[in-house]
Amino acid sequence: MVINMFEPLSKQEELLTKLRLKSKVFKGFSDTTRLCLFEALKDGEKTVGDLVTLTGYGQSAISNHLTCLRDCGLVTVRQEGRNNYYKLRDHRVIQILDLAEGILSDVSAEIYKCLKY
Amino acid sequence: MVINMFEPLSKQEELLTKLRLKSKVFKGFSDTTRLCLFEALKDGEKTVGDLVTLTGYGQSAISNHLTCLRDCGLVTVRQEGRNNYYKLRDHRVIQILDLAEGILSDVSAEIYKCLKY
DNA sequence: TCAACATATCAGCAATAAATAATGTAATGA
DNA sequence: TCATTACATTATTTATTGCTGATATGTTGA
Repeated sequence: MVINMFEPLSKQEELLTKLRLKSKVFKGFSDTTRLCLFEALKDGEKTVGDLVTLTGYGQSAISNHLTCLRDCGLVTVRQEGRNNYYKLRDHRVIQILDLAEGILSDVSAEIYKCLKY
Repeated sequence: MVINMFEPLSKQEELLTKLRLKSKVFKGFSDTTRLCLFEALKDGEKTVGDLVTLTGYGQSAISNHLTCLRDCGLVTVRQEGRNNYYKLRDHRVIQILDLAEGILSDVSAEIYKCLKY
């Protein structure tokens, strides 16, 4: 679909666009490696190198995931010399993670049986 | 990796397993069609047929998404005759959706103010 | 018991995403 | 200025995901 920015969107299209953006936010949370990054960032900002060491993934993978998280609006970056320091955007990120954890502990047995993913 | 439930996992594996499950929870939120279903379910339980009509997707697609959401622990089902009534598991689902919406609106405000490009 | 209805499941295909390896870029310091 | 360090980006391959269409299951009422 091509979106013409100079024409008003129909209510339908507007809603869909909003849901598409929202799904992007959640895609940030929907990968094990990225959740790993959240864990590492919970106690403060870290450089890409730090995160590579902590997670054991390749530099390229981590960099790509961090770009993803930035695009999703879940982390922010600060450059200092040749280091890039990443940190969680704000407390809502933690809140979302905690809520999911709560749901998970209620239903972990059910999810454990799911072989779909 | 095959997980043997009768042997203790190493701390590492245990953490990874937990993150994998957590990512499943978020996968439930990370698709436009499923977000659409959440919207539809916000005002109470609905049958599969209702949701097919409301969203305009095929019966098969909706059924699969609902199964996914159930596996993710985000909705529950109740059978009554030949109808299956789906509803949101609990208020945490709404809370998560609202938090994401908050982040989204902050980010788009930032992007709006950003004069870099 | 049999038709119909509501829903679930499966097969196949197209689109998307993630990992690795290779290359590009920008900052620092000798 | 040149080598090094710290990242980002790109290309490629492989794995996942989502949709459609077809088929299967299970419930109800004639």
